[in-house]
Amino acid sequence: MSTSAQPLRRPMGRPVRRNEIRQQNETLILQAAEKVFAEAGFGGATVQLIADVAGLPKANLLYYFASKEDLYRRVVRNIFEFWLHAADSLDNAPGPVEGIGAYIDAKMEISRRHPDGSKVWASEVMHGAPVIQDYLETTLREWTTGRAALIQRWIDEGKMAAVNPEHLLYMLWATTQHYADFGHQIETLNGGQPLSDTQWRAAKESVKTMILRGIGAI
Amino acid sequence: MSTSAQPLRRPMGRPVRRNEIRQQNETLILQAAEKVFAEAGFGGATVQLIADVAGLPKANLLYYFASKEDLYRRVVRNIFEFWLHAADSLDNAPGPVEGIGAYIDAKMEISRRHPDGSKVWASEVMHGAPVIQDYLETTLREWTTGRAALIQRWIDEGKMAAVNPEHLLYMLWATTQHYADFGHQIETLNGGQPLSDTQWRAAKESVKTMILRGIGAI
DNA sequence: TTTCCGCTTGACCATACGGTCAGGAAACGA
DNA sequence: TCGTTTCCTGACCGTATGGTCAAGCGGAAA
Repeated sequence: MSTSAQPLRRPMGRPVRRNEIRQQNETLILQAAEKVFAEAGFGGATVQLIADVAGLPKANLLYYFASKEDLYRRVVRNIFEFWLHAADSLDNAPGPVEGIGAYIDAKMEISRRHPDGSKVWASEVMHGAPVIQDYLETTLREWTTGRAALIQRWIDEGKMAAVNPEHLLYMLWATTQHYADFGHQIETLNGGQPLSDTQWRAAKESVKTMILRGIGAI
Repeated sequence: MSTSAQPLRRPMGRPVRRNEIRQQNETLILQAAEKVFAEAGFGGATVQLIADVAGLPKANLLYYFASKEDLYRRVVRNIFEFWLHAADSLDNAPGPVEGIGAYIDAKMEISRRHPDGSKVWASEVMHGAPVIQDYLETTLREWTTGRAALIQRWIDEGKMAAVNPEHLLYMLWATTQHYADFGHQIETLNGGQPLSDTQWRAAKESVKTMILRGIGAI
C-alpha cells in the first residue's frame, strides 16, 4: 500500500459549528475512502487505513459510518451520481460532432481529475456490482436507452453512419475510462511519467478524431 | 461471493502417475485461483475459498504454492504470457485492415472466452501493478514500441490516416477488454442476458468497423 | 450554571485469515 | 518386498481486522 499516512487534514480554519462538523467529517472520510478503495479494492482496504488517511481515529470513522460496507456503498453511489450528471454534455447538442465530442472531452477530464472514482467504479462492476446492481437496472438502463435513441435519431437524420448505438456507447466508456483505470500502465509506457498537459490534449484529440471519424461524423 | 462451492473436480479418469499429479493439481488450483481472484480481487479472495473451488484442502493448496501472493503472482504472469502470444495476429499482416482486424477479433475472442483473466489483469494494473511492474517496464514496453513502429510504417505507406499509434493501441485494448471487464454491466443493459452468439458477432463487427474507419483504413 | 446531546476515543472482543507442522498414505525404484 | 520420496491433510497458531462500548468532552440551549 503506497498511500502515505499523512492525514488529509481539516480545511484550514476549522469552523466548529456543530452542523458543519458532521458535514465536514463525512466528506473528509468519503474522500479518504475513495482513495483507499481505489488503491486496494474493497477487500484489500482496511478501515484503519482509511481512518489514517482521513486523520481520524478508527472509532470516530465508525461513528459516522456504521460499517466498512456502508461506507463503500456511499462512495460508489456518489461516484455514480457524479458521472450521470457529467453526462449531460451529450444532450442539447445539434449533432454527433458537438455532442459526442463534448462527451469525450468531459469523460476524459473526469478520468484525469478523478481517477480514483473511476477505479472504484470499475472494481465494483468487475466484481458483479454487488452494491450498485439496482442502479444499473434502473437509472443506468434508462440513461442508456435514452442516449441510444438520441444516437439513432442522428443516424436517421444522416448526421453519422449507421453504427450500433449501444456498442458506440461502450466504446466511448471504455476508451475514456481506460485513461483512468489503466493510468498506471499508460504512465509506465510513457517512461514512468504521468501524461503532461500536452499529452492529455493529444490524447483527447486522438480519441475524438478516431471515434468521430469512426462513426462517419467527420 | 457467488462462486459455487462445487469443486471443479479432477478431469475424469484420474491418471495417478506421479509426474502428472503435480501438473494436474497445479493447473486445477491456478484455474480456481483465477476465478476467485477475478470475482473478489486479491484482497477479497481467501485461500480457503480457492481451495474449495479447486476441491482440495487448504493445506494441500499451500503444499503446491508457498503463499497466496505466490499463487497470485503465477496467475498474473500466466495471463500476461497468454495475451502476449495472442497478439501475434498483428504481425505478418500486409496492412491495417488485416492486421488490426485480426487483432480485434483475437482480443474479442479472449474477452469472451477468458473474462476472468482479463479481470485479474485489470485489477492488477488498477492497483499499481505490484507484481507485474517489471514486465510492464520490459516486455510490454518493447512489445508496444514495436507495434507502434509497425503502425507508423503503415501510416507512412499511406495505408491509414496519421493517428497517434500509442493512443490507437490504448483504444484497441480498452474497447476489447471492456467486453470482459465490464461484462456484467453489458449483461445488465442487455436485459440480464449474456450476449448471444449473434450479439457477439455484432459486437466484433461494430468494433472493427468503427475503429478501422476511425483510422482511415476503410 | 446546569443540563443536554452530539462528538471523540482508547481499550477491548470475537472472528477469520494466512500460514505451519507433524504424521500418515500412496506411488515409485530397486 | 522394502526403503525413499512425494503427496496429502487435520489440527493448530499468531495476527489483523471489523466492529463494540463506556466513559469523557464541549458547544449550545434553558
